[in-house]
Amino acid sequence: MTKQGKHPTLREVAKCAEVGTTTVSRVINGVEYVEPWTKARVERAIKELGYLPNIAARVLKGHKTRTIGLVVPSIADPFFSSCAEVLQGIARQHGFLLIVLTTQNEREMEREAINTLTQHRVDGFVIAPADAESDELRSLLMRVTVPVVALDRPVAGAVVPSVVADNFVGAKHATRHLIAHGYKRIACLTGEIGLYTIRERARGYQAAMAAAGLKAVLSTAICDYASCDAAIAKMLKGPDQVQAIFTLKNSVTVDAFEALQRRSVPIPGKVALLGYDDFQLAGTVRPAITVVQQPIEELGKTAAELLFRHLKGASAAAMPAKARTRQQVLLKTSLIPRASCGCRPDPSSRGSSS
Amino acid sequence: MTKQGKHPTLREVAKCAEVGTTTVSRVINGVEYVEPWTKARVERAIKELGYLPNIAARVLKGHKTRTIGLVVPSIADPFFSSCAEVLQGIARQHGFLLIVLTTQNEREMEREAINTLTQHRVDGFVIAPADAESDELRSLLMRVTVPVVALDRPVAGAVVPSVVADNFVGAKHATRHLIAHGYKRIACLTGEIGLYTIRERARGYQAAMAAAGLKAVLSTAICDYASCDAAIAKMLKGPDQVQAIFTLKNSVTVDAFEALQRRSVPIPGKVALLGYDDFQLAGTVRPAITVVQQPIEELGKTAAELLFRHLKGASAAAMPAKARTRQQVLLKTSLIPRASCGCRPDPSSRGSSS
DNA sequence: TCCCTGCATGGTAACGTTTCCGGCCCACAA
DNA sequence: TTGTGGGCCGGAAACGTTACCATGCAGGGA
Repeated sequence: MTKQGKHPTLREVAKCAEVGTTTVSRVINGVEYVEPWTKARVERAIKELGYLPNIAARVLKGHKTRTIGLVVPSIADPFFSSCAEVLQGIARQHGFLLIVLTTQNEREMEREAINTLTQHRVDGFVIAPADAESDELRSLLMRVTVPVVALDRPVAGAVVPSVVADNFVGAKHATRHLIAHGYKRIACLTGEIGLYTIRERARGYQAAMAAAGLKAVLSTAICDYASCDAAIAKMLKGPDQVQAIFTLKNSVTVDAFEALQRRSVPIPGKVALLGYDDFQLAGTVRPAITVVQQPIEELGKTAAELLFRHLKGASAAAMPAKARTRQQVLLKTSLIPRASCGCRPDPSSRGSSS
Repeated sequence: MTKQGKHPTLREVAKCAEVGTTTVSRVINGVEYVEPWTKARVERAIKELGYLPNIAARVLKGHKTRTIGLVVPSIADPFFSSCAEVLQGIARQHGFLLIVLTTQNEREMEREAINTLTQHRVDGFVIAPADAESDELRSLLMRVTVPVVALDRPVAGAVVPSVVADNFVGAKHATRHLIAHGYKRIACLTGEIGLYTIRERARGYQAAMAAAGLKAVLSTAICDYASCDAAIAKMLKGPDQVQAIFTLKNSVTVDAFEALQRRSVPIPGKVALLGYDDFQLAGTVRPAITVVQQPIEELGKTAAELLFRHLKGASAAAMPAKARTRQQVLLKTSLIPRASCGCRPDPSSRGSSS
């Protein structure tokens, strides 16, 4: 119960147990060749002084931090916070610490995050790039000497392995689903079109429409409820009144749903709705909203496993950018048919992703 | 563009710039007394070698990590991930790194998390304790030598300052609101009754009921949809059929809403519903759900500010547990009246908390 | 002329750990 | 008796940075 402001050091433990520092180190790290009674003495001293090793010193000496990083746009976003939770768990069971950094999808913050991780000498990290096409990011990543895995969005040029959901196919299938319901005039409300995921989904939508010989109607200027409502208002009037709406992002789906409800537009009677990405109440709301579900857990898990595989593989030799396997993992999405697209409500699928 | 597996060191920069290590250090840390041209040479060398300081060495030398910790039950929980985002932002603008650790509300993981933070010698941390009453936690916290702030849940004995929402009053007001609507038989569905926040809310409910001379009906065995549905089924039959339901937790609110809808019970016609904690679609769903809203942003912000104030105050002298101010910040919650409690739907309040 | 002050710079000792290396002791074989 | 080898242990040199001190130099006042 000795107490002061400073932390006891290994040397103090050694003195207290009347052994050398080497022996204490051996006990801490569970190395062989130390007598049971010596070990007991050391352990008693450790307990007595409340000793906890100083990670900084260990890192400085050993060049291994047992720490990985995660760089995401936002930690408040349920998608990324779920990924973070998964990563955290896997890191923990490998005895690793996870450092999460956010970028708000800004280049500068992303650069800063990578620098921070490098300064902390993390053993590797997972990143959801703000912009897949950024040359700066690519060159930044090229000069990183630890394993990196891209999550949710690949890096152009594939300088790093990536684990992403198949946004293109997911959106294509979803659009086809609407087409199969007999809708002809299907509009698509996007989110930030600058984002890789949104662009891919838009491409999938366009591909499906083109394949069916239908005209694609893309509305890209949706940023909040007002703009979403305005876009929908426009789509509702005139002879080419829209029959179905495909939203590419959670918040847009919610806004569209709200707007349609407020305008008392029957869903799916008058206009059908299908959203990309499942969310908490999508199945509870009336009508329940049909969505494309992303394999969030699997994304996180796969990214983590990939990273740790590289971490183990590269344990001896430092890993030059060239040698990194250019692996691209593409994960399947699934369509959860509920009521809003015109399918009969299926009472068994009240599922939210949680 | 020189490239190899290892990181360049400050000494190598010094050699490259043909100056002493001290000078390089001074340039990096922006200290006075260095000629502009010398500084330029050093900066060129830094850029050329791609030098980034080794944090571990800096920490080892200086005893300051510029790192704070956050210990929460789960990072996937929107409440805590929002807190984390706020903390992250404030830490960043102080030039601090944030390390987030999760406990799943388990004692053992909590202990481990605190140890991890201590080993990393964080300058302070914020914690949402798994169990407010735990003696072990209290003693663990007593021997921590850095500032600590409790978030969302206080620590019994007030060994650390805490920032919590007023769960008791929030629940009391909510219950009164239901009473004011004329409901007599008001049931309360709790979540994990072991949690401080839930207990406080339950107390608030009971207090309001008692004050109105009404009988409190507490159902504490709700853990999933099935149990929630069963509880509601029971409340719906018999002569003492319940008139209003007060749910103390997000997931329970959603389950209750779902159950009532499935059973085609008119809300609020037959049974009114009021939930604790706002959530994304609470205002969009029909009927829109009346909820008690917690000041999430403010909780995080206040905790962060408190922590940094103590961090600055304790910069010189290490802070013994005794000297920590026993500050208790209690933040007000607010009731968002929507349709499910019997209030007329207010079209202006479609608000979700985001 | 000499000393003192103030700026600019460099050498070097820590910080707390791990790890290489070498030493001790004892049993056993020659 | 002496060599030998293996189990146990400790001294001390790193790891990369900061900060204390020393040094050198220029200019100004006595």
